Amino acid sequence: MTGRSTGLTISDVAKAAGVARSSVSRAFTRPDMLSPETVQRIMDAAKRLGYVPNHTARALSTGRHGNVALIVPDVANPFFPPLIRAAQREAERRDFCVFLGNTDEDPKQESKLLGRFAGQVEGVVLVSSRLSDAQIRSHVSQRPLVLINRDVEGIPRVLIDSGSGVSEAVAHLAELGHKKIVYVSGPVTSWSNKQRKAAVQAVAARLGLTVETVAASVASYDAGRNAVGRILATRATAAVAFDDLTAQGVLAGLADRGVAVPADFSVVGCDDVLGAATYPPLTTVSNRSEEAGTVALSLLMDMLKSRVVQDARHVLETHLVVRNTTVGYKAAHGKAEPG
Amino acid sequence: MTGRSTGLTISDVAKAAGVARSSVSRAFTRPDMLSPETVQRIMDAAKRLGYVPNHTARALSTGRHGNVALIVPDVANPFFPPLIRAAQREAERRDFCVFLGNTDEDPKQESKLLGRFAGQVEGVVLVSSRLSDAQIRSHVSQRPLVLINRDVEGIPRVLIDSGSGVSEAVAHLAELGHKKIVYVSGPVTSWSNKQRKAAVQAVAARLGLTVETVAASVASYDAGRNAVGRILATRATAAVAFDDLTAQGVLAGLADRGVAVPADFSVVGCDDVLGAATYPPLTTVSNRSEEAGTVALSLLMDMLKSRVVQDARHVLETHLVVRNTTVGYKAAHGKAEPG
DNA sequence: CTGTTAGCGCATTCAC
DNA sequence: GTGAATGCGCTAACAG
Repeated sequence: MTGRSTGLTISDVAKAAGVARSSVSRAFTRPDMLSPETVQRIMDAAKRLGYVPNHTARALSTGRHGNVALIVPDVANPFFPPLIRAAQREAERRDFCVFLGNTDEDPKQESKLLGRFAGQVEGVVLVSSRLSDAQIRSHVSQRPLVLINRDVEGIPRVLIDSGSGVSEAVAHLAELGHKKIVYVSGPVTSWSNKQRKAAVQAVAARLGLTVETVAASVASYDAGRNAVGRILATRATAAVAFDDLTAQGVLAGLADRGVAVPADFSVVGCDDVLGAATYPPLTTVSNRSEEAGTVALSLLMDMLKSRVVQDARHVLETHLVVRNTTVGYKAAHGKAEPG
Repeated sequence: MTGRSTGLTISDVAKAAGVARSSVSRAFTRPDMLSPETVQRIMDAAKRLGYVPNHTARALSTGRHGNVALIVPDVANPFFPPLIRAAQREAERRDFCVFLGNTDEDPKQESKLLGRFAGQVEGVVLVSSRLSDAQIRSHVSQRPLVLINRDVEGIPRVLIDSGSGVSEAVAHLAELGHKKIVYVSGPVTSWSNKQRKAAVQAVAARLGLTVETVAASVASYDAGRNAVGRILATRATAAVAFDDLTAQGVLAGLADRGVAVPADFSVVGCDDVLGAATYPPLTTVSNRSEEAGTVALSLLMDMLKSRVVQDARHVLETHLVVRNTTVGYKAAHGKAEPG
């Protein structure tokens, strides 16, 4: 015995429209198999009664539920909402629903969600996964999976190459006369963090800059603010932060200590989620999160349709967005500031 | 014909364990109805075969799928993510999954989503719904529903009373010597907007302030920025904005025109989503969005459990958070600034 | 084109 | 305690 409340079913519509139940079903799934008038009559009746197909029943019968899961580390991190919305839209466009999962940056929670969603979704998009490669691989064997900002061979992935933008940032800093900079790192399990750190170090080495790393561990305003003491202790004159939130915290910490930005110290963020809203407006690296969401979802949809896993690796380049936390830097030594 | 892949069913287990299908079902749902040995034998067989209950089938049969829907106007609006996360956590805690819907502030989209979720969720939480009371009521007849920031009699709702905080804001402005202020309004279909506007007008009237309304129509940085021309045209000396985003835009527009804040003009936002990150740090009204999310979800869960719709009306008070966009105002006329 | 008939996998009455 | 039968709402052959 079931517990449905209003349960308006296909039968109600069939009766109201004076047709067989199967015709109602067809009207909703394969209208082309019916005469236009019949479809019309059925749809009218359906609308009049307020009938709407039951997805669960349909799923049981077809094995396809039209749901996908989108799992992110932290909904409240401004980097993700645009991505989520874009993914949502793309899903919507193809008439899919999305389950949203929030892992709070916790791998255990991520696994738990993956399990919890199993059997209810046809595929999943994992954003900035904190799982190990092996764990991710084991899930792939279960159902179609697309990764965002995680580079695992053989698994379709879309990568926002913040490395390109970060490289530009370091070059920009060198240009301004900085000799020693610090990279304020984010979550250690984050692929993006590894990528950014590597880019900073590579370019710094090439340009003859010294770089030290200061850990903020989590990506947040507070973490950035708390890192300022350690940043200043390095005697560096500029910081590239893991992301804008962290950079904003750094800005605040610097202000607390009376360090002028950009006159005495330069700061660059990453992801451009704050727009020009910080003070001073933050020099940062552009993000492509919306596109990442859209692309990841289409990739997933294509997989669901074609039933074939291709080793797609979609890379989205980023660039430096120069605002006001870098350009006014007055180099104490070395070449004069340009401009 | 179905399309299940691994499709191990209850029958397979039954055969392997030498029992009836119903016993297998019971072993998983009501073990107490079976003898311990039988349960053991069934569980062993199940594990050996790798059987795992089919969520969809179970849902169809019981009408309970352990899913709820959370529908918001705009995931990317910083007001919502904390609420979403809180709701998510509360759901998780009770072993429920959440479908996230984004309406883009569009009532039609909202209706569509509501339909799209039909049969997949046991209940829904509608945040800042843009639907008419009648439409909302019609959905209530379908399935358990809880409203956030929407006051419809008879429907369980949790209301963030920004009115209380906004009232404090206006009083604060009066105290500073302002004589004429403007309310920069948000979406007309927004309950919160109506509430805030009413609060501004009521308190202003009581305190003898003149208030004009300038429409920003959508809640965004750009809308706020674009409204500045009209705001200044009113000759008012302070603005209370629908929300922080709008206020931030106003701040930017003011800066563009060289109007000093708070010296020449005071600004107060609403919802406190930007923290102290604006420049100057924004005076605003606190939000209780996380609690709203948590409370709404527990309310919904309780309804699902008890099967009874109570006319709950949970109100969360807010307060003024004074930062730096108001206090330095130098009243040209009237009493001197306090402090 | 449309109606009839079976299931999809499981929970749940009823008998035993 | 356990098995046999029925149905959740819908889709998909199979006829006509």
